[in-house]
Amino acid sequence: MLKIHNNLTKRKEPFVPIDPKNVRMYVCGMTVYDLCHLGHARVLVVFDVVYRYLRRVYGTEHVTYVRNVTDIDDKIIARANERGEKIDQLTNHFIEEMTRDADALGVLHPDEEPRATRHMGEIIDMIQALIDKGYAYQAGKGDREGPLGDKVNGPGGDREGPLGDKVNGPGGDREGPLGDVYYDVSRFEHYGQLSGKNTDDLRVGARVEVDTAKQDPLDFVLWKAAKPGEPYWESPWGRGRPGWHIECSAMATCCLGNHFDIHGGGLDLQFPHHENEIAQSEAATGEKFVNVWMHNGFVRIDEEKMSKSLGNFFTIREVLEKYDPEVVRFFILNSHYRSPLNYSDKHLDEAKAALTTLYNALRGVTPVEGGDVQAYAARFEAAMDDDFNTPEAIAVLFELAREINRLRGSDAQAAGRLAAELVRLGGCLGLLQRDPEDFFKGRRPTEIQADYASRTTTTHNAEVASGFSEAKIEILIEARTEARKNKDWAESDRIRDELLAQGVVLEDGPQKTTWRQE
RNA sequence: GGCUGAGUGGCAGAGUGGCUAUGCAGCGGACUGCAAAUCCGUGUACCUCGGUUCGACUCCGGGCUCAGCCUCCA
Repeated sequence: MLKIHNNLTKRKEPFVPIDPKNVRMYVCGMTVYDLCHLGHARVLVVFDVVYRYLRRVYGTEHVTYVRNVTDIDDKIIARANERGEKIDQLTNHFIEEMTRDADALGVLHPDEEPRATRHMGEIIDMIQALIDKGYAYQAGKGDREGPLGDKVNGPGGDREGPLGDKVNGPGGDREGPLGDVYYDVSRFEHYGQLSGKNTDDLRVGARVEVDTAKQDPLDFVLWKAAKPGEPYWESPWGRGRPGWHIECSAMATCCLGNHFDIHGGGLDLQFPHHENEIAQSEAATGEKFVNVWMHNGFVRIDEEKMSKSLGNFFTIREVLEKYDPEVVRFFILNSHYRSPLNYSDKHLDEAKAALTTLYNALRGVTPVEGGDVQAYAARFEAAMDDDFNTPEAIAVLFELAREINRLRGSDAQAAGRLAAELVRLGGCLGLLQRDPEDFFKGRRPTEIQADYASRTTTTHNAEVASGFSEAKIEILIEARTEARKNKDWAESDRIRDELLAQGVVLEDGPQKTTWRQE
């Protein structure tokens, strides 16, 4: 029985899907104005594993995973201006880069990847519903109950056009917060449940914002009026764009229904983003929004949160120049998803050594299907059932590996059966799916390797250039084998050292010598 | 200040009211021309002070330390 830690109740609870034939999960994805960093990698990988495991439990066809893309917001506008690009030129570019990183990390594609700009209709409808039900008000209209219907006929207009074309359009006449629409937090009774805050405490600590028409510092913006030169969509409240929180409410309910099973994201989204999503969605639909809230912990550097604002982040791209993507994936999954994850080269090196051990067990063993290997699977599943305890699941993988190594000399069949199981269980985590030789020889999945090679920095290319080609390595190994036959140990060791200097480690097996890239 | 979460062996990282996590590193042995890989053996870890208990690293309370949220952030 799968149990999940539900952040709404702060407890581990049995997971009971609303509809086992269609388990539904929404995860807050990226705001696409820059390359993804390791924090994004963690969300990507963690929820990929959740997705994989749900598919395993409920069947591949019975899980719907939605991960959105935020493709309009202040930072995107700012970045596009900096780069002199149109908004969708910028966002399309970084969506491509994000997909490339996700693919490299072995992340399955979600069933849907909705983009905010493609869901303006739903967003506007939801804001209207909130206004109609008295949960939202328009700035500048003192009477929050006031009829806003005078402009409701607007949204049909021409909002579907590519926004980039409109940046310099005639939108400039609207200024300031007059067209802003805010959510009235005081109207939502359960505000603060998810983040464990109460509105009184929040008000005490609230910062006073200047230049805002909020009636309460806790209120947040649903619709932001466009300033001159900003991109906009037509709405009943004038030209503008959606606030950040409303897009997720709209896309989630649009793709998965008003009430669905799991909502995930980084811990930093718990407040205010997810709290606001609940307030919006439940007020608008009158139904419970989400049963289970899951948040993954932060990636840290030197015991400090990795974040854009602190500037202490590594992009996925940078890390993949030094480490195999599967090593990065292993590193992420080797600690529990709710724990902090400290990044350092040393830890990545250890992850590499550990993954090497696993692939070593697979090397030279032919997987054989069948056999009694239930004990390992049972323990693996028990670990995963316990709130996706991947470190414990990985421990089972190592025990399997040791057993394979014990048996490989005496009972190849039995070893093969265990190897098949190791590969199968590894697959639940998106690990160990490559030919071991490819892993040892530093071959990345072809497409990605070619792609990275063409994009990586000169230092990286220089390193690669200094290494020996596989053909040259094979030739040297042959020469060494010849020397060993003649018991010319000096020559044999010289060749081994020469290869070692290039990061190639030799292993003399009973039949032949194999090698791996260090 | 308010609210979370965390403190485990050299390092990383699970877990449990009494019984081996696991990995990396180290040490001893086997194997090897020597290595590497692998196997076998090996480490009386659980922040601190009280309490509950036959028994607590594990439950409760105080303290100390760290991280996070309360502002954009995965």
